[in-house]
Amino acid sequence: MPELPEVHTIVTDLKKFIPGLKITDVWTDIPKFKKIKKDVMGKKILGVERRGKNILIHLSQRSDLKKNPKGLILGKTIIVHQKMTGHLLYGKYQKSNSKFQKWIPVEPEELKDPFNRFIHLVFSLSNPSNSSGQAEKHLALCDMRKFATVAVIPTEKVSDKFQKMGPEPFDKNFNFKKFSEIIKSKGGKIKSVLMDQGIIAGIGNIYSDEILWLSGVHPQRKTSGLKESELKKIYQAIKPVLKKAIWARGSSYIDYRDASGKKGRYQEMQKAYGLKGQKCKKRGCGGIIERIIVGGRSAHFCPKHQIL
DNA sequence: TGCAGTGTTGCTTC
DNA sequence: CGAAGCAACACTGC
Repeated sequence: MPELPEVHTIVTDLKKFIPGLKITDVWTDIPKFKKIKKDVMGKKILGVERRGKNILIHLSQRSDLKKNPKGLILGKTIIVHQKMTGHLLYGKYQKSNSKFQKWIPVEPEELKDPFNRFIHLVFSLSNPSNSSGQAEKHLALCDMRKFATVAVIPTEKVSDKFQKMGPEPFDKNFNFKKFSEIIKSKGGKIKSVLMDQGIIAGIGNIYSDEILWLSGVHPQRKTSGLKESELKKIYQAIKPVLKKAIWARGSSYIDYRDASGKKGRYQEMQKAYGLKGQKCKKRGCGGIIERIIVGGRSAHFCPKHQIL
């Protein structure tokens, strides 16, 4: 579900909503999330960031600082990876009256979308300046397949955690020289290499297909055999494809939803992914999009203008 | 009905 | 070393 454009959209939305709010409760029905509560209770949200496909939520220092006068006590960071079907949703929820105490969305209306049910983790957030404790909001992780991961680590360890992750496509230092250097450092098929988070951060199955369609490079081409001109075309396709997808607020080809539960629109603009059997959208091309398996993932390409 | 397929990643196996 | 297979899980579509 979430690749760089989708995660970017969620993070920019959350940046508007949650900094300054305090975590007043944590609920979950999945054992692997049970330990989160004690690390985050009472902490204030300082900011939200994206690294690759990860959402980083930075928290204040311990609220019981006075009880721990010794040593340096630093803040924590919640790291959310949505994997395939995770949604991170911000809104107002309430517990149902049923004995299962299911969480149900109150607002906004989009949270009632069927793809937004499967709620497995809920952070209760309240505004510290509002002493009534009312108008409480929630940050909910909804995930049909339960693949999503949530880790809480000391903020100072965040850079270690992403030590082995490749550069961000929009980083100033990500230029053609750097790109060709890291691509050539890894053997194998270009599609798999583009999707390797240790090479470049944030590109997944949809956008690797879209980038290669635009560059006119076959997904199974070996990186070692790519000409300089082809590498350049791939490099020059990455930012425009991701930028357009960010502009469209991500692809809801399947079930992606933004932080308010709304769909993106990039699926309407896709050129390759999911378009098997359809006429290639490249002007005057006339190819028919094929679907093959590359590195165990489905790859979509035009056999006429992406030649092996 | 049943099984292949789904945007991710990491671990195991060969 | 790399490549391939598979597991985590639940649902959709052919």
